[in-house]
Amino acid sequence: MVRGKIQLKRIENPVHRQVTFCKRRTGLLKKAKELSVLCDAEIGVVIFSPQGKLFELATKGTMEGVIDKYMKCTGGHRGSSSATFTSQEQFQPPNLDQKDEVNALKKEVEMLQKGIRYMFGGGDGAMNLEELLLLEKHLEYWISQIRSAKMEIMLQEIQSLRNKEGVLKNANKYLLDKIEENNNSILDANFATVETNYSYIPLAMPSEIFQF
Amino acid sequence: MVRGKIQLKRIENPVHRQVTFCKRRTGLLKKAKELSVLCDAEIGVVIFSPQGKLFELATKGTMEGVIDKYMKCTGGHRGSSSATFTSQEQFQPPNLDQKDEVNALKKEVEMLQKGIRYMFGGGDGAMNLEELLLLEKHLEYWISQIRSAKMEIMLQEIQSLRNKEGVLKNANKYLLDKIEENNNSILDANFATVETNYSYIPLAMPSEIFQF
DNA sequence: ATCTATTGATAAAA
DNA sequence: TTTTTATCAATAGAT
Repeated sequence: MVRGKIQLKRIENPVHRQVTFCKRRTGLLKKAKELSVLCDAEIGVVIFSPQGKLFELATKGTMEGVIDKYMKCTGGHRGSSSATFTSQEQFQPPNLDQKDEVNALKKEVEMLQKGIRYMFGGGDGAMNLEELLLLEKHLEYWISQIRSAKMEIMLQEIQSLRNKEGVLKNANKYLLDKIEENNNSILDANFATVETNYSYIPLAMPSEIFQF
Repeated sequence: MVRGKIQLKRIENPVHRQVTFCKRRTGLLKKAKELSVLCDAEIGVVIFSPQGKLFELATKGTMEGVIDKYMKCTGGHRGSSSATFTSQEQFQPPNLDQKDEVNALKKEVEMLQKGIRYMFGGGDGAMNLEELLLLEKHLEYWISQIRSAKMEIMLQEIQSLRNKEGVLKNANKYLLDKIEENNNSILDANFATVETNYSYIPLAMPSEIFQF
């Protein structure tokens, strides 16, 4: 998208194609991650390079989970087994991304477990600075999630209360009209009675007014 | 990416979230398509909206094909849902264990996070306002504890560094004195030599100076 | 890998 | 939703 619009066709130069693949792959996975976080969506992305190397991303759980969910959504007509993948299934070199992922997840698990021990053990100072920083980051993320949920509930509550307010105002207006009406009747019937007496007001009010 | 940098967190306003979901979903699928065309890659994207609605894209064939290929690459174990894959498992990709490990760890992380929510909130994930407030309070307390620990560690670090600084300054002073002393000796022995020559300096220095 | 000039994507508003 | 607009983000080409 730079220095000359791109053409939406296969890049012929293999070097350019490889570089672009690398950059755009990163960008695509980033976008997927962002969409998932921003909009609370579960997303699975699978990318096969022309050489058959696999790149994947699964937000909110595993790719297996995404596939299962997908199957359920589409009616899960599997078992075709047709596939007939007799052709090239190149050798896949040790995937560094996966190694990194394993290590990152191991660290996260360890950190979480340590954090739990730390919290429930009253804090024995077993965590080092790096671990504490990481845990703090995670907790802040969790708190932000909780605040989002809280905020949404409160906004719904506010909306609900506003609706109720409107209904009550209408009911109120209705009652006032009735009182006015009744008073007038009383005045008509008895000029000497100026004082309002609410016990005389008929309370026939449409019940649906009180349905919230 | 507009009118104010976005924050990488769930969008609280449901209307904004829905609009953003729609736009970014379109954008993501477009990017995937572009990457596929430009770099000749096979890509599958599956998106579930928070309401569980499915959006998908498969370049170069069907999603079924992508899933089959994915299974082959990861040594997919059937069993999770349908599938009943019958074709020959001629070879196993070398990273089967790693894949399993990633999934196991991901699940463990999820479990731990759920556990923490459960422990603090006493809820089941679908938490009400009171539970969320309580959880928020707990997490804030936890964070404050962590920050205290972090601060203490940092203060200790600072103190340690100050001590080291003092020791180094002393060592420095000692060395300077030695140089001075040595130069004087040299000058005494040979008035013609004015130039300093550090190789002449005897480095007999109390070793405890370097004990931090 | 890193650096920029440009194009592309998109948040907010309508 | 879709369009418009004002900005921010992604990235092609060069280094």
